[in-house]
Amino acid sequence: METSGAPRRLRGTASWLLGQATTQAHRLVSEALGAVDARRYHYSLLAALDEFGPASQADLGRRGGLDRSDVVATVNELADKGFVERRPDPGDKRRNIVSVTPSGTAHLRHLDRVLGRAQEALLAPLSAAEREELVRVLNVVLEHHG
Amino acid sequence: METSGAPRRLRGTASWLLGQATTQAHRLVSEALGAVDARRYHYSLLAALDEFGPASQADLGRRGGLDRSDVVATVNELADKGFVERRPDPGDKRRNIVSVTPSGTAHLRHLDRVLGRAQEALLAPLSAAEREELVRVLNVVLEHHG
DNA sequence: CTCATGTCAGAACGACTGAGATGG
DNA sequence: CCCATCTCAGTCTTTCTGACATGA
Repeated sequence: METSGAPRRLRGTASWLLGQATTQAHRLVSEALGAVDARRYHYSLLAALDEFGPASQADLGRRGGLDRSDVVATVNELADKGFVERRPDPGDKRRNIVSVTPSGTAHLRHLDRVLGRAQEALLAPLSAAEREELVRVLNVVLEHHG
Repeated sequence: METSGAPRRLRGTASWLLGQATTQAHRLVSEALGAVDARRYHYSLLAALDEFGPASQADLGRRGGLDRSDVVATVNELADKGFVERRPDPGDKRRNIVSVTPSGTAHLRHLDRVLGRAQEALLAPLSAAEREELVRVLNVVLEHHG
């Protein structure tokens, strides 16, 4: 990936830097999650379920930033593993209500640790203050475009 | 893309934030570049040529972080538009030497402005100090993984 | 009639792989 | 012989579109 010798124009361009950093991040995270047979979308959905409780698939997609057609596939995978349950909403027959199982909650906590190590690897050269600032600034940007 | 209501776990995870920010960045940049019939790879290669002078395709790829097979396609496109020239290296017959044309240099300057506006839109809510810090910190991360 | 939802098939895209031909 | 380069073809992954059926 040899970024050290990149042109000054690129090394000064936020969008390019974000893209490169994301490539590294995705590599690290996907490898870490792959080692426990999980993927990034799994974590997004489990995190949303854990924080907000049972929800329709459309709501899950909106909360986790997934397309609703990708929610279908991801819920399929999580349900196959017994981490979530999908059942019809009695009050709205279009909807499925997805809820996390105890096994799913345990899995989420495991993924927390796995992902935590990946973040550590990604941000290794940064101080705690720099990491917090990075997270804060990115949230500001996302809220502005949200 | 509704990021504002995302789970805390995601909003505190650098890799997720980087991915979301990159999605926004790529959307803004690709739209801006698309309006002048350019792509991100075009800018990477032109920037490398402008800064380091004529180079082999393999070198260009290393400098811009492109795969060698993507360099082939990108140089094809730039050559079709008259922004770069490709000719055999007299000293090493395996290589092509790619050089930027005057028209290519002018195009690069144009892309500088187009891309500058996209960065401005992307980072709109950040102060100048925050933008510089973001760029600095991302460079630190990339150099660590480079 | 309209909109939302869940589902599926497939497109679009970016990143990458493998192999072959040429040559250092 | 081994390695680097250029090129092409094609894979793999992620993300997104479009369409359809159902129902609010």
